Amino acid sequence: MENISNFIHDIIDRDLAEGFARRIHTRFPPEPNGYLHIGSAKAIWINWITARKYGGTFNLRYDDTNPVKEDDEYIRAIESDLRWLGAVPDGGIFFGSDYFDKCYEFALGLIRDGHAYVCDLTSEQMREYRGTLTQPGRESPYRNRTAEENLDLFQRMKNGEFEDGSRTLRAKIDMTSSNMNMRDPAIYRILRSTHHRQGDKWCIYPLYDYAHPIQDALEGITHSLCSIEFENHRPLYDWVIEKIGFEAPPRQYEFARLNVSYTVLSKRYLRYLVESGLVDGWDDPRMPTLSGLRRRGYTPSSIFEFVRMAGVSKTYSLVDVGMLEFCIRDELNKTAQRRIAVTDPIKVTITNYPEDQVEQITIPNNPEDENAGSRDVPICREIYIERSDFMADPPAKFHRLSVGREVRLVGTYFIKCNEAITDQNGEIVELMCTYDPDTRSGHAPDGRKVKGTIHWVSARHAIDAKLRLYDRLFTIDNLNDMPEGTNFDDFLNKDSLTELTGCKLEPSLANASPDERFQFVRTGYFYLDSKDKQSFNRIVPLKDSWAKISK
RNA sequence: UGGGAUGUCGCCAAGCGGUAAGGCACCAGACUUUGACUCUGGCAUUCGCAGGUUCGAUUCCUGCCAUCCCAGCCA
Repeated sequence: MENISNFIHDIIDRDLAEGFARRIHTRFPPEPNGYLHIGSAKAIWINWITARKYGGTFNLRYDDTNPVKEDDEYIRAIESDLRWLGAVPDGGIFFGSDYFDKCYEFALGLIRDGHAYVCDLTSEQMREYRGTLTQPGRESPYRNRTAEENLDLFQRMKNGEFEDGSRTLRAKIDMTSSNMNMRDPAIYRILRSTHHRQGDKWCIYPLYDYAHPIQDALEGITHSLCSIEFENHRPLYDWVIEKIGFEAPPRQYEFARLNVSYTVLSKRYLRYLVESGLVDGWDDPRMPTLSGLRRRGYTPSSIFEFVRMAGVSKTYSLVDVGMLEFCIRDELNKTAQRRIAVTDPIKVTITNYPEDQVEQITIPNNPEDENAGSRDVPICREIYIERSDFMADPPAKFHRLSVGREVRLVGTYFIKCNEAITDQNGEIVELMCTYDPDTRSGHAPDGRKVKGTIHWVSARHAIDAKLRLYDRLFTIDNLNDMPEGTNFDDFLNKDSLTELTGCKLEPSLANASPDERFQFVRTGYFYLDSKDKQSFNRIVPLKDSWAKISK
């Protein structure tokens, strides 16, 4: 976790050496217009770990300068997700909108200094005047108003004397710049919309390019680490900082955003999934949101580990979901207690096992960790095993149960199958087996070996439960590859959720508390859903090398 | 088409003039009371392409090519 990327080290070490910064102060500035997702986790991690690693400070700041998109629901969700991740904003929690007064004052200063002017062009006209990628823009006819006139007009904008969209305050930079962002960008607009925090106090709102550097500077941010699409905005960021004249200017650095295969991370699509009812909500376990991953059973540490492992660079990248899955398996293998669950039960009668006998088998909770202790699991004459652990016509490398074959029940006895009972359709309904009473320890005194070990649960003691299996929601590797004219829905996997009912679980699971994670032996890692206490969500399956062999 | 950025193994990613780290995935084998885990071995004579400089270039230069970002009064 502490081993952060060279990309970050290079930047910070150089800035420290140069004397640009003596302390490190970073921030995570989400716009409260949606829930945080695994891509956000990268931005959080980078800013948080940088501050932490260098003994600096980390802020959370809601970038709430656009009242029409933002909502308090998202603020609460973001805060709870951040708390869950454990990225503590030790520098404080701020709102960009709390700086509106300052932004306004600074704008007045910019106008006085001749760096900004009120423009009466409509948005369509402004677009025409802006030029194109290859052609320079033309100067607005309002560009050379006097400071006095601009001051008067801007104050009247603020006072609500003009219609929405009728005027803007623009930075006076260079209409011929090859960087479109520098062609006199609008920095204030007129917009009558109730702000979630400021109410109706304002009818003019600062735009991102103007507000963000001010927010950073005011908070004493030294390193404004953001994603790469803002690279083109850096000259403007620096322009604002310079023209306002902050003493300790922050520096912006960009890194590539995180993309994960088979995963949609665009808020637009995520919102669509929620609003169309295709998923249960932002925290549906199929969602790549932090709350979805949390409900699925992912741990904060596995998410941060994934982000760290994926690395930080400026290269466009599409990280394989397999890496995320590796991270959670790797962690849970060490920490999750083992339990037995039979997902597709078939009954086995152990014909030589005394009818009224019940034994308690002591099974370690985690063979990887002896401190995890053990538990007693009952066994009796009738048990359930996994239907797929028996084959009437076993192929060459299959070494589980079949008529005439012997296997071990995990934790205890060897059993041998003598007969498979079928119904009139030829379906196998029950297996008749015998056990070897001398193999209770899991080993045979005569030294004979079995090739397979299968999981089981006592039929008289088992509890019923529902298992939810999640598959990838999207069938397309990369949404960016969605062919022109095709529909997002076409790539939606309608069968991404499978609910298995009638699963038989070992009795100790009756006492499982919500939020506990288990490894169901030979099956996968599961998480007891706190929203539906009868269901276990499968976080991720165990690796299945048999699948490879048999195919 | 102007500007900016990026191109190293199937996927991430180190390297920054001295002869290609690591992880995921994959393959082979060992081990195994989870066909999991663990362990061992394998996996880029080559760094987008083409030239050039140099004793020597993934690293420097030149020219191409590809991909991404920018023409919101969104962030």
